[in-house]
Amino acid sequence: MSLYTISQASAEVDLTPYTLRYYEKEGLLPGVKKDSAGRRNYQADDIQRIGFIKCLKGTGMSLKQIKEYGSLYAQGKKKFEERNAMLESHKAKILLEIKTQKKYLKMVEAKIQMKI
Amino acid sequence: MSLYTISQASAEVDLTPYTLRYYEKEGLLPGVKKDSAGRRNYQADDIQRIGFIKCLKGTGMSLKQIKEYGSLYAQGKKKFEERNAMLESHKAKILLEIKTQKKYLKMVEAKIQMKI
DNA sequence: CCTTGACTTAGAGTTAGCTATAACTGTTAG
DNA sequence: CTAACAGTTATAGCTAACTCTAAGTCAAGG
Repeated sequence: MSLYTISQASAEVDLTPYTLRYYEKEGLLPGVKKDSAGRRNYQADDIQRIGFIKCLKGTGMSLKQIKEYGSLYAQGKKKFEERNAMLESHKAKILLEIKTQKKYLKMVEAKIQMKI
Repeated sequence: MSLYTISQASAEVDLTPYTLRYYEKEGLLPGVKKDSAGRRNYQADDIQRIGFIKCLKGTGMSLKQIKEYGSLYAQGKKKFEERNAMLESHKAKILLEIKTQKKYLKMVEAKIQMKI
């Protein structure tokens, strides 16, 4: 039942234990279980959640917004619309970002090509 | 000859005057001309340089590294190899980043598709 | 001449996101 | 039994990249 200690979770998701505790303190990981000695026990769905947090963060969403998304998620079906709108607008942002990165890639390639 | 005041340059490159002065102070913009009253006059090539700085920064290069690149650039042909290596490795980084963004995009799309 | 406004400088303050420290506690190997 | 170890909390410190403030300068319009 107790799947991961903090150091195992840390290794699994490639974030330091500091960061995991920090995320929890910031409200991004509500409901992480603790054992009788007060030590964190990460479950499979915590790991999954962290994976999605990394996805959102890696695409430029702030921790504050991720927390907001999480709280909408916690409120279930009644907040589905709002939550989905958030994801849709984030998706648009990612698409734009990819486009920008491609433009910048071309600029760097051009600079390399110059050979000066 | 005096092409842009700081506020005109600011509008042109979409960075605040604060940021332009900060970049200069940090050594990213050496040789910006000043008029008799000590006010900055940005030339066309300063604007171009800022454009490339934005490109490097927008693809995740730190100001410190950008400054380093700039100083290699200033040393001309003898540092060409080093400078180009920097750009090549940065290019690889951008390619990887685009790949990651695409992966994350898929994750977000999948989450949207779930409709839960 | 006087005010206005855009500029100057040095340096302080802010924000995000960690990262580390100190002091402590419970588990385990010898 | 005890020493080492892996965890805990609260809180302080750090870095990057701005962002702003204060006090002052200068050129131009009325």
